Amino acid sequence: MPQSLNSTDQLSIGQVADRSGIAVSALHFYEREGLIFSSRNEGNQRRFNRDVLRRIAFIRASQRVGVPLANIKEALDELPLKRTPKEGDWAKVAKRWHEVLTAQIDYMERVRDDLWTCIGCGCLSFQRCRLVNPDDAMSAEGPGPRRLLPGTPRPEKH
Amino acid sequence: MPQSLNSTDQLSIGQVADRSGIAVSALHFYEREGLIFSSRNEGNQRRFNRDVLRRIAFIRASQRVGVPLANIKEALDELPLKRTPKEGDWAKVAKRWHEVLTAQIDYMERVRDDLWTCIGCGCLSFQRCRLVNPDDAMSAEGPGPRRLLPGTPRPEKH
DNA sequence: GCTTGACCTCAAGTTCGGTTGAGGTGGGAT
DNA sequence: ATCCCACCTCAACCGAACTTGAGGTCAAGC
Repeated sequence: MPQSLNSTDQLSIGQVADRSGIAVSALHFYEREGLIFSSRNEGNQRRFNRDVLRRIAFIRASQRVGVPLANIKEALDELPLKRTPKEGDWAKVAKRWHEVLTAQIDYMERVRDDLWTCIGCGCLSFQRCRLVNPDDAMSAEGPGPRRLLPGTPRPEKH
Repeated sequence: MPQSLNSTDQLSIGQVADRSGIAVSALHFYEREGLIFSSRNEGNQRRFNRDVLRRIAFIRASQRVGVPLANIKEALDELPLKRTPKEGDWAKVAKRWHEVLTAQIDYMERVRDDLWTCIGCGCLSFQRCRLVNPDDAMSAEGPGPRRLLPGTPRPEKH
């Protein structure tokens, strides 16, 4: 399969993998999870629209700052399905992310500074210090790894 | 077992769980992983030194900002084993964390702002944008969830 | 004397974010 | 004709960070 001469403007999965640096297996996974989409050619091979690269860039950037895939999917679900997203569509998504990240950054700064001063003052305890306290959104989260920006809580156990 | 009248200054696992908000099962797990320690009483029950609460506070605060347990353990391993850690011991640990968190905060700010401006300018692509590029430390990390502050890289596959 | 509650151990299950591998298709180059 | 390569599917596995459950001990309280 010659890599350059596919008549349409679509990309094979290998090309997407090369250009994005994401493993083919991960692209399969993202598609299964509904984060990216593709059509198929005559031979049942995936063909990706070029804008998938933007999606992937967004996915990876979001992961790097601790956002779980489920939340990334929610954000991407805001993009139009029928047509290729335009600047304005992305801008809305980006605006939301900007707020979320700012909140998390503020939180991290608080932890960083509290850790510093609380250890200095010797109050690193549960009674007095706001560092780790009942507003801890991560307590009571069930199994699985703890992560930042947990987004929507897990369904209550019945 | 009366909760208040244990003659020594040690805490049962239930008391630690109550005071810290961490499940007993998680405390077992942390002990297995070497993040906390205990001695045993005559009846083989765990007895925790009071400073375990500080350790746990540190663990949870670190987790909330995305540090994996393995790295937290490394940090805690700097504390003296033989005696109860003092201010100065904790201060060293806190100083290191301060640097690490500051770096991560800077990184998050960059991502936040790049996401904002790159989406504005339409360059959210792999070719031109520093948002997601080969210096991406998380590419080629193998299975398991992606996390912040990955610390020491995984051993190379043979 | 029996139940209740807190504790113990050890094995197995769970979620997330993928990877690995087995087995199969289809096309281009030698 | 045969080889290789890129692609396909589906099932199983991995690591992190726990939880859940089965089965057992021990002391206190009714």
